[in-house]
Parts: sequence; structure tokens; C-alpha cells
Amino acid sequence: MIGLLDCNNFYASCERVFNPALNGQAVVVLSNNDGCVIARSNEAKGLGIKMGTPFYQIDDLVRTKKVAVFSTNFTLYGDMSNRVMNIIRQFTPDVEIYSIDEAFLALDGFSDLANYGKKIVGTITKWTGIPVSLGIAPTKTLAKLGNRFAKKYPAYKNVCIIDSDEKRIKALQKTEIGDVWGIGRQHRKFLESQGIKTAFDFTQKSSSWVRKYMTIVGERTWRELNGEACIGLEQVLPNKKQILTSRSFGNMVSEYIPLSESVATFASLCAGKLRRQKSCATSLMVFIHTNKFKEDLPQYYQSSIIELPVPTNFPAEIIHYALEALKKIFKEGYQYKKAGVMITNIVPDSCIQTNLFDGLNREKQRRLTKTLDLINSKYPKSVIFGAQGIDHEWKMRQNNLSPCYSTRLKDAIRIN
DNA sequence: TCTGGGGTCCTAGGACCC
DNA sequence: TCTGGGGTCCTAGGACCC
Repeated sequence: MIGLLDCNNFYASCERVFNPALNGQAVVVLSNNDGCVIARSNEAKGLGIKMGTPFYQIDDLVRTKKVAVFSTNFTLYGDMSNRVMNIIRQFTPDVEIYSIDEAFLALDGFSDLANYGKKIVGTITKWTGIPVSLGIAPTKTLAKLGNRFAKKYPAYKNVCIIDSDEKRIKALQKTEIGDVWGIGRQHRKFLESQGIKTAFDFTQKSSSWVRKYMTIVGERTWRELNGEACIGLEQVLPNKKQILTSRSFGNMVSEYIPLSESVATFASLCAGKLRRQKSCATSLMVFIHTNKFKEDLPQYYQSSIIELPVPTNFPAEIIHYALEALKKIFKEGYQYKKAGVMITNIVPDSCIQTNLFDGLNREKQRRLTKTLDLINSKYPKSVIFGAQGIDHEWKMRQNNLSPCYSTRLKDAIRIN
């Protein structure tokens, strides 16, 4: 059996842990730049605030209903996530961390799963203050389904087990097709047009029909709903095949210098991600674009790819080539809203093909980078960097940021 | 004033090879 | 008039996820 444990309204719940006055009050957490709503407490959901709503559209509601609003505080959420995951590991060694707020658990060999599940859920909530739900079933997709029920119906007390065909079919009948893990907007639309309303209707089609219209991916979902486990537990997280760092700017940028500082920053972040997974980039792509929502302004979207002479993860070198790419595409006369650096060709750093004409002293660069990493790791923010500028007009808007209660000493709560 | 960021997998189609 | 067959690799684009 597989369990899917998921933190309820995770970001909103994190904000509440350190600010209990928010209990019972509607809470929303916003995306970068305070752009749109990405997490909501149950009360906020009750007010009809939808996921992804641009913040300015709920301005009135926020004022009249006293909704508490927060900018994303990933430092806080990441730390709370680690705490939850560490507790899960005390209950079973086989865990797949699926996202910041979700994990799959291998639960074979445990007796009385109903009680064990309750114990897991109870312990996490007690030790971290984060409410969680657990679905347990023979496949990942069914565990996801169970998790929805655990969350939706209070009678389950946050744990729902699907361990018989009878329960499975009942759950399928009560689940709308669009709520199935793996069925997105496009497929939902298509399936509904075929008269398929529930997960149960879907399982009644033939596997070949599903494969024909929804590829092998859809067929896998179909099999999983029918009780056949097709998606295994991945315990070691595989290295990324693609690394992207991009941001929308708090303010539009039209000059080259600040734009180049942002690209240098993103390039350096990409280099850091590469080093952490012991990989190198063989090429990189830089893109910039204007604000697509401002239709009256001239629009420009361009990207440029550069092949690197030698695979690298040195920040200085990646920044250098990223700026070279930027120079190729930068044009005066536009207001840029977003830029990014993407790395798609990634190789392990242990087997790089060197270049006969390489002029860089790589051993020296490697030592330099290591030293910089060490210094920067001592501080919450990088203190040594290259070409990235300091006072950024493009920096993110975060008007409602909460303190880093659990990771920065000066932000810790005081009891007087 | 104001619309996130970061990933994965699969398929189709073109380039290229013998 | 007529133009093989089989394969690989790469990329772009579309679908999905949180």
C-alpha cells in the first residue's frame, strides 16, 4: 500500500503556525511580486477566492473581509517542509518527497494502517503545527484520490484508506474526472465532451481507447485507477535535466545595465543549482520579454542560445556567456518585464570533455568557486558575487513578507 | 499601479544516415 | 509514367504536475 501525505493549505498554514491570531481568519499567500494568489486557508476558499487570481482583483474582498495577506516566504516554507519530511521518515524509511508539501510513503508490511495513519497525522500536526491529510491505497493515483477524501470530509479525521474494491469503486464514482491526478484542463474538456463525468466513467472505457486519445500517460492513469500500480516510488531524487531561473520584475526595466544585472543574477543562481547536483552546463539560453498584459506597449520576446566551449558550472563563466547571449537579443525602446536563464544540456561534472583551445585555468576557477560558496554559505544572502549589482530596481515586490521565524535568529519569536 | 516560477514526460516531424 | 525502407537523433510544442 502507498500513502500520500499532504499538508493542508501549506503556505497559509505555515504563516499561521507562528501567528496563531490568524486561526479562524482568512489567509492568502501571494506569488512572487505579490502577483496572484497561490495559497488560501479554508476561510479564504470559503470567500470564493480562487487559486491564481490576480491580487488586485480581490482588493475589495481583502479589505471588507479582513483577509490576511502574505508575500511568499520560501525560507520559512522550506524549513517547515523539512520538519514535516523528517517526521515522516520516522514512520517509514521508504519515502518519496514529491513536492514541498507532499510525500508518498511505502506502507507495505505495517499492520492496522488505520491506526498507524492516525498516528502519523497526529504526530506531524502536534510537532509542527501544520495540519496534514493522508490517503492510503494500492496505487499512487488512488492514494491521491483517498487524500482528497481525507481532506474534504471531516468524518475521515484526515485519514482515508481505500483497501477494497468496493471502496475503490465508491471513491471513483464520487470523484469528478477533472479532480483525478494526471487529468488536466485539456483532457477534462475532452473527456467531458465524451460523456465522461467521473473517475468511474473513465475506468469503464477500454485501455486502447484511452491510449489512442491520451497517449501512454493517460493509459497509466487509467490502470492506476483500476488498481494496477504503474508508478513506482522514487526515493532518490534524480538530477534535474533542465534548470531554469527566471523572474518577473517588480518594476519594468528598459536600460541594458539593470537588465544585465538581473541576467547575471539568474545565471549565477543556475550555476549554483548545477554545482549542488554536481553537474555542468554544455549550453545555456537567455530570454527576455515585455509585459504581455500591456497590449498598448510595444511587445518583444526573444531568446538566444549559446554553446559553451567546455561544460562548466563556474558562476563567472556562466555569467560571462549569459551576458554574451543577452547582448545578442537586447534592443532599446522596450520595457522589459521578465528575464530568465535556462540550462537544458546538463552533463555530470565528473566526465567533461575538455577543449584543446581552452584558455581558462579551470583548477584555479574551481578553487575560487569553492571558496566563494563557502563564504556565501555563512550568510543568509550572497555577500560576494559578480556583475549582479546591488540596488535592484527590478527586484521583486514583496510588500507583505513575514519574518523567517525558524531560520533567522533575529526573527525568532520572543517570549517576555 | 497590479497577472508566479520551476519542473517532467510524450509525440510528431524534420534532418540525416546507410 | 516512375522515386525504398528502415533507423536514430534532435527539437518544438503540448500536456501535465506542484
